[in-house]
Amino acid sequence: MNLDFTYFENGIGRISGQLPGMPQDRVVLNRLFFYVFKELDDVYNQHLSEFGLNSSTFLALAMILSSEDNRLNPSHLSDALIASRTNVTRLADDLVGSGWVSRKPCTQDRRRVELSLTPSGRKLILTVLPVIWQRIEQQWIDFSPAEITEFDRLLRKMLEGLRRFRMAS
Amino acid sequence: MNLDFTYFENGIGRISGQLPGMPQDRVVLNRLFFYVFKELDDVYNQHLSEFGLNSSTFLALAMILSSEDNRLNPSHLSDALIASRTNVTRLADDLVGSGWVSRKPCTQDRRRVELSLTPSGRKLILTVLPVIWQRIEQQWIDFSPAEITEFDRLLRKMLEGLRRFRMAS
DNA sequence: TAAAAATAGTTACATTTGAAACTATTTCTG
DNA sequence: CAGAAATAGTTTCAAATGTAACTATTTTTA
Repeated sequence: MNLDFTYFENGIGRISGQLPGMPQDRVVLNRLFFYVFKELDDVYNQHLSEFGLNSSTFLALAMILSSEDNRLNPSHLSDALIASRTNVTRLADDLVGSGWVSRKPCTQDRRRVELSLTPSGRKLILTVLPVIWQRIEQQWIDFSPAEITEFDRLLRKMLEGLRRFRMAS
Repeated sequence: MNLDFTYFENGIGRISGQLPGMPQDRVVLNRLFFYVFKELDDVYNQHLSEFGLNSSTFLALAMILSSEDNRLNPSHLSDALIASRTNVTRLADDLVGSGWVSRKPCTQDRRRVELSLTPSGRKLILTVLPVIWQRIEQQWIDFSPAEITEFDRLLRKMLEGLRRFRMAS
């Protein structure tokens, strides 16, 4: 996959020359965001495939690990992963099939299901997490703590703007 | 789709309490990026659906508009959209089917195809662009010019880090 | 408390996208 | 210049994900 942002920038520059009123810096920003996301997603999946995982399965295992008492409902997982419940059902099928997660009915609320890490799933995620963390440190190595903080602030501000905007429309 | 980032942050906080060595701020940053992207993508598609478009078809029309002489090859479009050539073939099928784009063989290089806007496609994209631009201005209205510039710089720096990283691994 | 509404999970179906294989054409190279 | 390699586009197949409909439960409400 070719990720040369100049294709887009050149095009947008030509349009801006023809049509008035383009907020060019913000148009570029939105599109740049898309490019960076693609790259981030690719790099993550590349790393995780070494362990037979992908973004979804990795994060699911990590979220179950982080749960109280090693138990998590599919619905909660759906919220944490920003994935549909449909997809989490399938994800759980896969994780159970791989022997990393067990699925048991919940006794308190019989509509619910409880997902738990098996010993093998726990071992896997405890092996993978430090490796991924090390790579994330590498990824951000050129950023100062102040830049990290500022980036975080800007992303949250962008998120708020988008949410307020979505409500408005 | 529930986009409450606290589900993730709480989980990551609990893991950080249990396991040493997590670069928590950068882990949160990567995930936050994912959340913001989802929201951005949703909002865009919501806006574009009013015109019978989506991110891909909109950007394809805009890129053809921006081209020299109203002609663009599918391969170029593939680069600009960060989409596979497979997907651009399909995209072109749709755009031609909707009457917005014409597809003609290229006389210079007979392997190639030339995509051009039809009058109706040109009219559509010229109608949609100002509306989208206005909404992008709304989206970023709380950001100062300095914040826009800094955000752009940080995104490009992040992209470089990811690319260098991908090469290394 | 009985009916209505909400919630959890699953299933069936559809949409979006990419990888690999294939054809046609052009460019490179020995 | 003839064969090999590269390039452009398409087709086939597969992977990932979402919507809507459905069942089973629990919670709300009149």
